[in-house]
Amino acid sequence: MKISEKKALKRESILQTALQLFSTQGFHKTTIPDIAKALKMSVGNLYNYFSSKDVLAKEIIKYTSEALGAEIRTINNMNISTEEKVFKIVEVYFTMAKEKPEMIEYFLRVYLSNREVFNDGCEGMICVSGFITEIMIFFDDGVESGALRNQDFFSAFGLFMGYLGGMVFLQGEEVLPKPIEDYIEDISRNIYSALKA
Amino acid sequence: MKISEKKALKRESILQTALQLFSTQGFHKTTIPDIAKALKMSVGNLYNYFSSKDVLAKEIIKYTSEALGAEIRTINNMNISTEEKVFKIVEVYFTMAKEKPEMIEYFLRVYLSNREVFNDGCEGMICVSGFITEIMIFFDDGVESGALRNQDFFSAFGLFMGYLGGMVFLQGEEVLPKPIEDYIEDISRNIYSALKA
Amino acid sequence: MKISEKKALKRESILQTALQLFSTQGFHKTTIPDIAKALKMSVGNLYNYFSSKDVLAKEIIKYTSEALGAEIRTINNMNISTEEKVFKIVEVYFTMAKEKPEMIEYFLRVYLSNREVFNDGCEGMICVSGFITEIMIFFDDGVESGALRNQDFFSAFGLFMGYLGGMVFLQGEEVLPKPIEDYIEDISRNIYSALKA
Amino acid sequence: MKISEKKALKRESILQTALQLFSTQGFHKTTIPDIAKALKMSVGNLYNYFSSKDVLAKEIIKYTSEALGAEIRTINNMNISTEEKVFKIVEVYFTMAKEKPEMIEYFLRVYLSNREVFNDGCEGMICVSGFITEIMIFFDDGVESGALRNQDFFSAFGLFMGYLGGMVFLQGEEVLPKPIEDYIEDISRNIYSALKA
DNA sequence: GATGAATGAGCTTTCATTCAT
DNA sequence: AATGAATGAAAGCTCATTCAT
Repeated sequence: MKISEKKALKRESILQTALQLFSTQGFHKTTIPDIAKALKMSVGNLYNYFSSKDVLAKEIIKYTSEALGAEIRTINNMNISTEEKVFKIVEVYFTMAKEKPEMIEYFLRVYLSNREVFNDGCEGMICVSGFITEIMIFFDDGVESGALRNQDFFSAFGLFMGYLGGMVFLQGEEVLPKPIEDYIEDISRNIYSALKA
Repeated sequence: MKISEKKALKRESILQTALQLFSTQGFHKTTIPDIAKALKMSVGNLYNYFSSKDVLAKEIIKYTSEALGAEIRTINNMNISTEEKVFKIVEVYFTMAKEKPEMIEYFLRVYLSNREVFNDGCEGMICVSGFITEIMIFFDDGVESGALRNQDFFSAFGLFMGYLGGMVFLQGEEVLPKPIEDYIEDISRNIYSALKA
Repeated sequence: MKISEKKALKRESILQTALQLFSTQGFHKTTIPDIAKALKMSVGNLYNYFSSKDVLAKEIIKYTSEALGAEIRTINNMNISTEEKVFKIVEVYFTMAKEKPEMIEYFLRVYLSNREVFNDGCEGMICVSGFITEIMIFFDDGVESGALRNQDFFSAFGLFMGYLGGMVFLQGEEVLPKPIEDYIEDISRNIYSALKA
Repeated sequence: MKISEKKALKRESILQTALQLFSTQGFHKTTIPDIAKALKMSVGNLYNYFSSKDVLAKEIIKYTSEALGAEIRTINNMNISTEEKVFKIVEVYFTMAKEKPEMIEYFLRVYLSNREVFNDGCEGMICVSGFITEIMIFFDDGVESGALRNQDFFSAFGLFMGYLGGMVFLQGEEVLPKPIEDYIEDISRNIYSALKA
């Protein structure tokens, strides 16, 4: 393995560990020494990979947004109806919330609420464009195929992002009476009803 | 004016100033000296009113939840159709987001994402029950009247809270192409379509 | 009752309450508001009686020293042997340690260890002269009667003060296997053996 | 020199400097910045060695107790009479009080009177067991050899600890008419008289 | 005399970041 | 590349004391 490959691997392991810690403990409650200790590396060396805590946070949101976007892209490329796509998107989102909650928690608990961190370098949601782009493709395809009513994209995007994020938040607060995957049916139906032509 | 009244007034002015600062700068970036300075009072005296920064944050969420709940309550008591109520709720929410954005921003940027602060004392969303209760009443009334489809309450609540919150977030990120009040029509329609029987 | 009498009574109640609190919680851990609250009076008014926390601490040590001295004086005036006097002094000391521990604890936990507080105004143990004087009388009488060996007074005083104080400290640490009053016999015997001619 | 050795040395220099300052100024009047400044190190770095001011205080009492215990141990191991051992213990104690007064002052002014600090982690005098153990060995040996009267150990321990501590306190108050070492003869005689069979 | 809100300096502790090794 | 000791500014919070009422 080449040195640059080793470095890339380590870089990714830092991203994942930091993602984990930021999601569970919050951005400000997670210290750089915390992350270094979890990785069994030194703080000094961690700074060889990311030049500051803020930079690390921004790289994580890009990484996470790409990963989520990739999941939606797979669905967009399927040869199924728009209604089925809605179902699949909700399904993939809630499955992820269940099995790898750190990504979605990062959106909710880190990205959403530390504007001062992401302001410089992530203006206009550029750091989450990986995710937005795929929702946009889904929506445009749906409109073009006649399945979805044409409306301002952000009306639709806010519905997806807000509704799904909200449900994951409620899950995190442990107020949902049922496991989150039991809501897939209801919620994809609600979303489709809201958007259909 | 009695002393206890003056104290109550001062207490409320602290709540409002802290709400303002927490919303705009974030909870961790706002310091107690910041709040004291904005109020032109001493740090020590602030602690005569709220025994810790965390306690202050919890009192603010209760205060805010009550205020939002009161707005919805007014709508719930109106003699109008469920569809009109949805419209009014969205309208009141977005109007507030425009004119007093700090309350809704507080939900998004402080309450949503500092679980470690609200965990102790606000378990199970008890501190926002003022708001939840009214949404619950709206939903139950709608179902009873036959206008809304009966489903798990949290499927409906997540839609309201997430969708509206999400839109306010997008507004805060300055990505919305139109002023937020121009979305009232679309979004209330989407919500009603999602929930109607 | 005259006003000045009422003031004197209140003054004494402050002394006693502060003595209690300083003894149990320590000087620095006891705040002026703590004392005021225990007395159900205002902090401002407390300052009408004692001009500072340090002054209060010094008045307490004088008060306590007088009270302890008075107990020894009674014994000094008894028509009994020096050996019996030793026994009675130990007895009175340990009884007090059991029933009103705050006075002796004050010596140990406040006076002994806050030199910076007592330095100014209590130099040369002047604030505990009420107690020292009586021990000195006991010792001089004992020497004069031929019962005690003549030696430097402080060799004898250190024995009384240190030994008895040490035992009360051990009681406070809960390391004594027996109740403190069960040590009266042994310890008065030890002291008398040490001092007798 | 290895890094771990350097760290151990620095750790010890912190212990000694803090011991010095706590003894002379008192625990509560000595601040962490005071200690750091005396050591010409930063406050933050001090916390790399001791996790809190209280922990530091507890480590000092253990350290001091070991040092004092070691002195007594040497005497216990000597092939001399019990009476001579008493003399030597008093001598060593007063010499230390003269030349390194901070250790004994720490017992008197810090350990004795800040129960709230030592309560958690030093229960039952466990942090001073280094010293107590040696006094216990001295006493048991003395009883076994027939030189000392058998009595409750704490009656004897209180005599040593209280009497010697008391004399050092009087020295600190500058009330002793003679230098403390001039009391060695008298006081060792008093102690031996008190304890002998 | 009595109240208690108000002050603000000062405390302990934290943590992003640097840099000699 | 890797280490982790070191820095120091800044945080949350406390409390003796004052003073307008």
